[in-house]
Amino acid sequence: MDPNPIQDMATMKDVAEIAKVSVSTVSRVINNTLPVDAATRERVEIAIRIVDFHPNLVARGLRSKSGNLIGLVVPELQHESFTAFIKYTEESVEEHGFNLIIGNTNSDPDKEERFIRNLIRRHVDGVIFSRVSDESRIFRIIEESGVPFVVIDRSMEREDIPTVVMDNYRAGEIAATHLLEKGHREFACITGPMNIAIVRERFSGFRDTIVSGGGNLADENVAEGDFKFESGVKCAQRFARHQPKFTALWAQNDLMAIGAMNVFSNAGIGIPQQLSVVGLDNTTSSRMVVPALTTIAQPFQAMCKSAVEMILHIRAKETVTEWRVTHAPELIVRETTARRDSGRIDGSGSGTVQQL
Amino acid sequence: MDPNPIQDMATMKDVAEIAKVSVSTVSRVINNTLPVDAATRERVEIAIRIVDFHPNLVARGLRSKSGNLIGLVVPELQHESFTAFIKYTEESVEEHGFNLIIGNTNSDPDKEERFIRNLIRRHVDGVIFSRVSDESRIFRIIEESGVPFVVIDRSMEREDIPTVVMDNYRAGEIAATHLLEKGHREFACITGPMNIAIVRERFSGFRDTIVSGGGNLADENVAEGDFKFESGVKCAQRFARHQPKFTALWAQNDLMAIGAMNVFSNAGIGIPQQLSVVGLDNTTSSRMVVPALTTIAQPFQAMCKSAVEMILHIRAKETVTEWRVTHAPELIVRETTARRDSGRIDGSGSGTVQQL
DNA sequence: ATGAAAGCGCTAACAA
DNA sequence: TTGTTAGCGCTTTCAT
Repeated sequence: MDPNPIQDMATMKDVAEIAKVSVSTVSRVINNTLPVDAATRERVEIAIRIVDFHPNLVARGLRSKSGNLIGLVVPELQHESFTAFIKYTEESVEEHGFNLIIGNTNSDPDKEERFIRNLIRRHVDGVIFSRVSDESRIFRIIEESGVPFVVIDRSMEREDIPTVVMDNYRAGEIAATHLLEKGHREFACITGPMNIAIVRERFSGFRDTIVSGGGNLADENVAEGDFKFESGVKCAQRFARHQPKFTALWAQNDLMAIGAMNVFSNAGIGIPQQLSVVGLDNTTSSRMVVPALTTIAQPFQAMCKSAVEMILHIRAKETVTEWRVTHAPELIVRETTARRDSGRIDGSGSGTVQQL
Repeated sequence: MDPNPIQDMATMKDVAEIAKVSVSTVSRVINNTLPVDAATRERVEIAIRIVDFHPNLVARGLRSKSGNLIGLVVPELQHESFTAFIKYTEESVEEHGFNLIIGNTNSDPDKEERFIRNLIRRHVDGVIFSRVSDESRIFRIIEESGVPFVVIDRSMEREDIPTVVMDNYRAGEIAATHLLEKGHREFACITGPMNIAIVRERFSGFRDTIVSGGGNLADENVAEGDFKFESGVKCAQRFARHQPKFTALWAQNDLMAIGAMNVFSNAGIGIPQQLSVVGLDNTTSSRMVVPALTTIAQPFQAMCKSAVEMILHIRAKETVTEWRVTHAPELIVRETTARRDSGRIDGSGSGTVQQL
């Protein structure tokens, strides 16, 4: 019947006419912003149902300067951790009645800036950064705009920037403690890029715990990777060339751990009989490799929840008591760690590294 | 100096005052909507730079009924394919100057509806579904709203719904052909849930090609999984109980393929010496398992690009010539497939299944 | 080629 | 308790 069945959803005006009230009254019942007579409210609510009214978020955003939107900036989407950020941030944002707008910057500074500017022009209520390449530029822009923001999964030098991170030092501690308890004394570590603060923190926790636990982490048993699978392979190959004496290895993420496992397995070194391996991240792959990887799960859900809540606090101008929220990681024991007595790598055994 | 360094970005009014023109002229130079005198345009552009003006997207959205936004609905965020959708959709959307707002519905019909309604209330320019649980409800809502939408990665019964999918039949064909060429004749298949159309298409392509290629796909060598790792394990265990005779297995995704690989490896069946395995998806894990999984890559990037372009076409009321766009998958040969002559599983060999 | 003015749908200050 | 009014910042007729 209708020649153009499309578009035009009901507006407050429609509701007001039906309910015989003014639009402001409608606004009041919707937002519970001022008391409304019970009978009037009733009429309005009926009218709302009649026309199937849903407030126009754009109009509201224009007026109230809040788009009920939160932005999430991720530098890439390869690593599962960033997917986890999306998942849990969206979850948390949704619970608060907001929507999530995401931008994958591919670590391109121009795309970073473009995206941030867009967010600001959209009246976002806050933005969560999981990493940006050009920090000073981005922070300047967003600070000028007055839009609340928090950094997730990075340690900032500036202490006045709200941050939520995993307790990275603790992660190192957990890995070391678990291995120490299994009787290991000679350790190795494949780290992430050492120019990243959280990588150094992870490493400190690992080394400090080993040392105070009577273990040993020789310099030549520490290799710096880049969090990618291939770098785990490379680092392990480097270790293997030197007839390694360690019986326990921690890689600072699962991808590198699995890369290393592959190298050692191919070289005939039994995992976990001769070498125990611990990862970090609890990725999908970590469950599926053989043997299944013992790893440390990052508290992504808690971190994202905190990040969203911080945004909302700052937005409400409530006093922020903590500018740096920390959540504890959790050990997931699977099959790649065993007691040291069950075997070891040393120059005399048959399990030493062959031509790699 | 400024007591409140916060907020208030420049508006068109500011620009207009500086350039000594009216706001309409400013609007015209920004949008190239009507001819503007060169000198005037120059003054306006300078003014824009002076105050660092960026148009307010909310205001524009209210007026022009287009928020320069595209919505993406995903049912979950565990499987890498959905991450791929986010990644490539965001990429494509960005290229067109739009932003992406994402909703993870966890297959909850209420959340689906809530999210869709929000999108509509935000004047999104289009929405892309990768799957919804309550299709008829969601489609009714969105069709009423007149917002353009396309379905990605699903075959719809209704032929008037714009859809972009991988050529799933072709994927089955590719798997079978590759295996046939390696000399295999006895096949097995672990499928996804058979109530999904694309799963049946994949299966048809696989079976048809095998049959016409002189191979054999016995009923007892077909098992229905649910795309999860564990179901790959279970299906493989079921096969293993019957002293399987096949030498080639296709699992309809990598997770199930890897689950199956683990079972057969543990049972002492050499991959690929005795059993060739092909997956589908080209996940991160597929590169990292040992041996590295031969698989089929879905054309996610092309699919997302098409989806966004279809949205834009529909929005521009340009005639949609194709309501169903299809992209071809691609074989990625790695280490889990070998010539059949190199070994086989049969009742007489030593590689048969032991107590599983 | 340019300006004045109306209005998108909503919120909020001000009256009544 | 309710209505009137004035915008939010932009696009877009309609004049000029």
